[in-house]
Amino acid sequence: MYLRCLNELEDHGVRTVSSQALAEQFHLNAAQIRKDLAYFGEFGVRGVGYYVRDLRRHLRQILGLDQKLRVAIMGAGNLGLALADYPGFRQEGFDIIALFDNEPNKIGLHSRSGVPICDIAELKRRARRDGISIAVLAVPAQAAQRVADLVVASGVKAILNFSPGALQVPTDVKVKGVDLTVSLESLSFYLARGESGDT
Amino acid sequence: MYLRCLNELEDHGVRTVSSQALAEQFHLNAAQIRKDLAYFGEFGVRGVGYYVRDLRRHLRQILGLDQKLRVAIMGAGNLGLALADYPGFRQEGFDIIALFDNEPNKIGLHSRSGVPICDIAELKRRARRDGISIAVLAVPAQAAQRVADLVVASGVKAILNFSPGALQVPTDVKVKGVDLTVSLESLSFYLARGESGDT
DNA sequence: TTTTGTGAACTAGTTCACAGCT
DNA sequence: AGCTGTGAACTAGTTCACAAAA
Repeated sequence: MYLRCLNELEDHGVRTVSSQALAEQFHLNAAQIRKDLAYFGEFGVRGVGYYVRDLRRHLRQILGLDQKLRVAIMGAGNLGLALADYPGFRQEGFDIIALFDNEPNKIGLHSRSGVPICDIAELKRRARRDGISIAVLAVPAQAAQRVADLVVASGVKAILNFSPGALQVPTDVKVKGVDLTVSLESLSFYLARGESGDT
Repeated sequence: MYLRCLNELEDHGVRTVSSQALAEQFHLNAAQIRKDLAYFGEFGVRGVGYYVRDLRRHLRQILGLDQKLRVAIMGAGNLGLALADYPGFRQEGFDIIALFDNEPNKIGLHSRSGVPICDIAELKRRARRDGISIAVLAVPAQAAQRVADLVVASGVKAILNFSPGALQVPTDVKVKGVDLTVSLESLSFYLARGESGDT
């Protein structure tokens, strides 16, 4: 989140930013931000604040964004194709190398921006050859665990999962879930409360 | 999350579930789950656990899912169209009534599953007429704040925001952000640590 | 006997407040 | 003077452990 904010500040030509200013952006306490950043090193300058360019570089390195990560998207459906062309990923330095699907008449095609659709049977080979760091799961719910197993078997250690429900994976594989339904439901909850409450 | 799990249990014909069993599913402590559920009422039966069907009904009511909520998607790009046809939304009872865009040659078209693309100038009218509860923002980053302002002006009180960065909205409007880039970056962080660490 | 609901104990996270740099 | 970094104080969240219920 801080990185996102710093990107914007740098684009706007801002050279320096204080914890106070960041706190207002995020509706957080200034001490929180100083603790967060100080955890990784002393990036600030007393009396001045943080140099936007330097802090941005540090955060990118901490996040491992100093090297281009190769990403594969599983499932060339509506969502998979949309994610393959999502401009934000490339902008932040991620390299979407391929979509994988098992539907024969999709294989060989490309997304609008030119990401190739490959046979999921090719996954293991391509993972080894090209070095896939992250797999994005955009397949139907009922296929999710099966595809996750394939992804794990091909040696990928990080999964971004758009299917609902938890995946069963070994402990050395990290799964980050994005459950769109849960997101809408949390808004529904807010609205249901809101009729006669606060927060 | 619990609701998602209960849906699955009910589909599998499971009648009753204990906090212990749920805890294993979610890698949580059983007391945690009992506290969470007991906060809203005494749904469990001592010596038995929770009746899946009853608990599911209770949770749906707590989340406000006992009434169909109408959802509008702002931005008929790749992502917007994919979200409009996402099966999970309808499955949970959300009603995607329309996509809104400002590109003249898109207006009047429909998504694959038949959601109409309307002129964003129609938003206010349709919000009043049809009663839009939630707006999903799937527009380019630079347009996000502008579109959010339109959404707020049309009286919608809940926004699911797929653009990066924070939106400025009145305090009575709830924004839930889904930042795809941040999700990938958190996986990148895990991988960067993982080379020589744990967690 | 089994499993919930919950006060008490414990743990983690946040904010305060100020010494220490620039 | 201004702002960071951080121990101390405080607040929130989690887990334990057991009485009460089926």
